[in-house]
Amino acid sequence: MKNNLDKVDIRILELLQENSKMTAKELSGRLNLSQTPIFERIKKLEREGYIKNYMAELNERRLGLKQIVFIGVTLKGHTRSYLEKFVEKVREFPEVLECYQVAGNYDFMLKVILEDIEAYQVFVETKLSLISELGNVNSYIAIKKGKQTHKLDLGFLRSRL
Amino acid sequence: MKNNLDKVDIRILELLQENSKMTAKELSGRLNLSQTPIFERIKKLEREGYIKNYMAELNERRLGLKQIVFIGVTLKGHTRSYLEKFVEKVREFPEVLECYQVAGNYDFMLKVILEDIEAYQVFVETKLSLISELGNVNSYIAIKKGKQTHKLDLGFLRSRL
DNA sequence: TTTGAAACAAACGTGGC
DNA sequence: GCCACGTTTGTTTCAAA
Repeated sequence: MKNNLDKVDIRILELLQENSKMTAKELSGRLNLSQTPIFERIKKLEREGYIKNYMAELNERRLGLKQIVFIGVTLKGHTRSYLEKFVEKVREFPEVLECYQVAGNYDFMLKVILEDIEAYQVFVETKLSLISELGNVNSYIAIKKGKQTHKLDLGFLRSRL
Repeated sequence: MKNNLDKVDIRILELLQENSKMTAKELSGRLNLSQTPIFERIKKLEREGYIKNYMAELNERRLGLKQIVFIGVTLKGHTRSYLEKFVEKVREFPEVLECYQVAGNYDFMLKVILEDIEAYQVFVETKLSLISELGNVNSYIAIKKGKQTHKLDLGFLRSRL
């Protein structure tokens, strides 16, 4: 599926990504168009799948989720069914925000979020280590956040117009 | 700062996290309250910092950002200024979505998103490897997504009410 | 803290350029 | 494609309980 976004579409995506409460009216002011085309472009962007969803971004720390851990996992075997079963089980853990099969010296890289180190210890002991396919586990405990964003940089799209 | 959220607040956060376009009216129907209390609870949740922002979640693949890479980085030295300078520089790269200082056998763990492997190669060559504090780099190239979500599981809050 | 109603603003649809 | 207006729907405030 090709992407034929123009300058205005890209700008709309950037602005809504920063603040989805921005109204069509505000957008129309900033982009020198009236509300109707803005409104229709947004609907198009939703319809064509550029916008997946609108969500409230919560403050993890404020809610008590203070510990992020990256986990490099190696499995015992590498047959298709081993890989699939591992993913299936890991998916069910709400602590796991991300799980990717990777190329490199692990089979999977996970990102989990928990209340604290103790909760991580409990998670490994009572959930992760019970997965029968599991081989080795390497933990990277976040001790300081340098950068964290969900915002995708769309600058690269502009250079292709 | 303590967190004194009740059952209704937790439910509101969960629902808005899934879909921030849900109206106060819809919420009031689901939670058996009228619009005003819902409205005021949302404002309180925003004011007290539980809700950081409202954002449009974009579809990375649809936009052409198909490659995720985790990078384990070791620096040449570990003085405070080394660590800080590295973070400062990495922050400026729009490809880098996350950067944490970690405990484990790396100093930092990064998550970057790019168009493809070639773009990753260019990123390393023209940006990452030019950071003078950089020691070793280990890449974990995502080859299959098992799970990816931004949604925090708030179930743990309920068990503490 | 809630309800219900009323004022206001935004979202959405239609017709004309 | 866009603009301008009109209707519907949601947001926000306020009196009253």
